[in-house]
Amino acid sequence: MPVLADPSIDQHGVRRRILDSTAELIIEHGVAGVAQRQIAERVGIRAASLYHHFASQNEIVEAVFRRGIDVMEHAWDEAAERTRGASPRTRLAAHIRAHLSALFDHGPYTAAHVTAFRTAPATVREAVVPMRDAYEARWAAFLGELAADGELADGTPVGLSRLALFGAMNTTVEWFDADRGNLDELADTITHQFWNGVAA
Amino acid sequence: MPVLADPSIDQHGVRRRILDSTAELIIEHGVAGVAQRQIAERVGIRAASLYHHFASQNEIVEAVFRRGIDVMEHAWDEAAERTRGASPRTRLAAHIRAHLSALFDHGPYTAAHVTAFRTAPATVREAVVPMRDAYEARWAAFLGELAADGELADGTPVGLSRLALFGAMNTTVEWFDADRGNLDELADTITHQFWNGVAA
DNA sequence: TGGCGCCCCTAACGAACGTTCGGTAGGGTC
DNA sequence: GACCCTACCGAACGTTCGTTAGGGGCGCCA
Repeated sequence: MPVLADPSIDQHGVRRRILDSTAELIIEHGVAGVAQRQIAERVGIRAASLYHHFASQNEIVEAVFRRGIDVMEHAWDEAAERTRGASPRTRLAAHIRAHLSALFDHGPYTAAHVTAFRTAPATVREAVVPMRDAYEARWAAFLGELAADGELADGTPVGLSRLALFGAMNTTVEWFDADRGNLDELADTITHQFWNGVAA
Repeated sequence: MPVLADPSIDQHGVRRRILDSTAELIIEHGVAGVAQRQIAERVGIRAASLYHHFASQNEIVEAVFRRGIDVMEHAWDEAAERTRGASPRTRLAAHIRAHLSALFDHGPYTAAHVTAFRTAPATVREAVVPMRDAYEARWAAFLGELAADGELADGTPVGLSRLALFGAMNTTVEWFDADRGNLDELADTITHQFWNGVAA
């Protein structure tokens, strides 16, 4: 098994560049549309050489998803720590901004995950789903806490509301251009819309 | 070119069943994950026979997307007619319900379109994009009209709000189970959240 | 009854796929 | 100088891909 035991041993950054290229290709063409020879070409090696770093193509895809979730969780933690003790609305805004940061500021991994996870092979999905659930559980706990504290309107279906918010945030990758748009503004808009709605 | 000149000439429904199966497979595996032999197997014919009904695989995919957009537009028209003269909030609710109806009540076409369009081959995307834009323009005009009438809060970024609403609606296909959940409730929740927000 | 068009078939094509294999250049260790 | 390990290579494997060529059965109309 020619897999590196410790991922940190990657002196030339090839393993990392394989993951980068794969994540970009997943965003463009979906999981099934990614070919090893394409990945290898972007990295500057041959397809056979991928097997020095990973045991199979599915393992590369799985590593991309794992990293994508990892990025989201780190962004969550950083936002939670930064806004500890702040108002509910401030904390919510920070977590929305953090999620968008994961999508646009920290590489293509999170975007690859949220856009392509659903169509990935079953084996890959099953291996990743516990990590996914853990991240969603943080959101569920946070919003549940807000509801318990009376910060949400009576009768708000917290589960559905959370999924609608996820939908609004995750589909930004389909149209938002991080190079031209303002990510702070985007986060503020989504936060305000989720919190107050659009009605006059 | 063994393509039927008139799509309505499809007495045995094979053409329609090809589109059905393709749309389902697109939802499951993405555009690049669909193989002609899988489509044919679901229909009960051989892969080569697909070429009696379509000139190429891309043409099948394009037809699926076109039908998906067609379904959305018909749902829009029906909702518009039914709520002509009603209150803004009632009309909005009807259009949201209609969009969800297109996603869940009228075959897999719209769901296939909204989940897979982005990763389709460029030639397919370019052929379909005018239809897409026309549908989005209806929403943009409707929401712009609401803003002009003072129904939306001052400073509401109509374009961004529309895209966030699209995201919330379209990602329901990833988690909502039409057989178990209540589509009316879902539509009400999304409408209320878009209009009023979740805050107490 | 003969022919014709619709609908589907079998067979096969070249290309691309993921993967495996044996090998080698270069650097570090004893 | 012998040995090993890392990182990569070219070549090839068997399979699956989209697509094409050619043919046959069946219903309809002359």
